[in-house]
Amino acid sequence: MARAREAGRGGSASRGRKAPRSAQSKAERRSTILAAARDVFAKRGYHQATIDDIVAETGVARGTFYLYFEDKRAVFSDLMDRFFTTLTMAINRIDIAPSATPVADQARANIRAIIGMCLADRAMTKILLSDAQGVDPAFDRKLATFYDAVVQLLTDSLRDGQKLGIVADGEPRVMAYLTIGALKELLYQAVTLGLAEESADVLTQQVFEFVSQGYLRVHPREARPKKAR
Amino acid sequence: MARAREAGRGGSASRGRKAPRSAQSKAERRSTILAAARDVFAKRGYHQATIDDIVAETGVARGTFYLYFEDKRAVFSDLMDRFFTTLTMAINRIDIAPSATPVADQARANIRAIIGMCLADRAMTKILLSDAQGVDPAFDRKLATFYDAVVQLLTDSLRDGQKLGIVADGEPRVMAYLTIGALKELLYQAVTLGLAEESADVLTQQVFEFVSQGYLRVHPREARPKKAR
DNA sequence: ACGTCAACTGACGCCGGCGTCAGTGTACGG
DNA sequence: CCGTACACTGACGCCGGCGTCAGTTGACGT
Repeated sequence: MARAREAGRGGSASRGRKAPRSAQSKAERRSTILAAARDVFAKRGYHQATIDDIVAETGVARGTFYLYFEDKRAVFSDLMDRFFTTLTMAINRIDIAPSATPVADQARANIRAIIGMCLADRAMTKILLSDAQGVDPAFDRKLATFYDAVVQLLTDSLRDGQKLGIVADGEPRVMAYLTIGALKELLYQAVTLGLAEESADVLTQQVFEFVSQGYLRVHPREARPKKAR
Repeated sequence: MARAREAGRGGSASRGRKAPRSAQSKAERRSTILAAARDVFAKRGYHQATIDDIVAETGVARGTFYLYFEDKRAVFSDLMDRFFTTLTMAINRIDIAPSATPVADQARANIRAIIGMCLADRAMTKILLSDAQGVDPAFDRKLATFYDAVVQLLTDSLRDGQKLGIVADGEPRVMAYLTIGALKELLYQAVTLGLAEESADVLTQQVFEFVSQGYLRVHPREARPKKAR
């Protein structure tokens, strides 16, 4: 229904017209709404946010919103999809060919890229990390799919690393959860506390050191290679 | 209003009465509702859950719910408060006196205790880790206070550890975030995937190894004591 | 000058979920 | 056996927020 409507308009493109009353094109207006929605979600949280909040922030009437989106769910989904894509593209699968850049540098680069993206779009990061869960069952599934993909990628990399002897023994999936959880929390705090974008390198270093060596030095001269016990 | 009502009833205690129609005392019924609410929240998530879901699960009428709780917010808050208390009590401040149990063992015991509590009450763990954020502004503050306390405790411990030379250099607060984030994610996955309670020891060990040594072994024979760069 | 049409508007009606309260059932005291 | 008090009930009315649609605007073609 709303779908048919949208399709109908979409087909006409710009048949002869020039400036559509306001200074914004169709696509631009859509972006404006998206940006406003993003800010509202970041400020109030998904569930507290209303369509009225979004249109007020955008500066358009209620009805206009529905010319561009099905409902609140749809804007949210659109925003998240874009962010998922951005993040996914920021990650480079690690190349274990002997000729490639050292694995450590590749890993660090990935950490750095993720942190960079998240600090560059604080609002989206906050939304992803604090509102994405529990929007509705359908979206929960989509979110889970995204996380699963990330976890799987990291798990595979860790397994590769174990074969090469550059990753410690242990369940790779568990390590993946630990790593991603650590990163998520750090990013959430960084974004919430409004850390400057310049601190990306510092954070990257801290994360890298954490996954490399941990921090507890309880048995300073313990045998290194195998499990502690 | 509802407050005055509750106070009025609360004052009378059990003046002469014996068995109140059903097999449950006032306090028991309250617990029954709490348990039902917990299950509903765990299954549907806070925002999807309705009062009707809760009373249906409990097996009482809608009105009865309001004899025991102000509203959905209130049950949720009650549940979380109890869980906060449980978790807080599970943690023992680390004793750095030379005569005390080795720090490593104390740390491991704390990790173990937290994991144990969370695996023992999967529903509450899931709720804490996936629904507690974004309930409403007031509750968000309460949650933040709890997390801040945990973070602060760990941060202080890490700072102590640095003085003793058993914790690596670096920003202790960042380490605290990384650690708590890692643990949160692991617990969430463990609880969601329905891991058996027996795996608590295995998980504890993995977490402990992670914070002790990380897992990346990229420079197998690098100088150990100081920062990598 | 006028008709047309896409873009936009916002008042309106609807509905899910909430909180209430007049009524019911029953155990106990007299 | 009746009166009272209390736990409990669930139909009801209300409301915030949603999605719609009849109407307005103004650029453009003719």
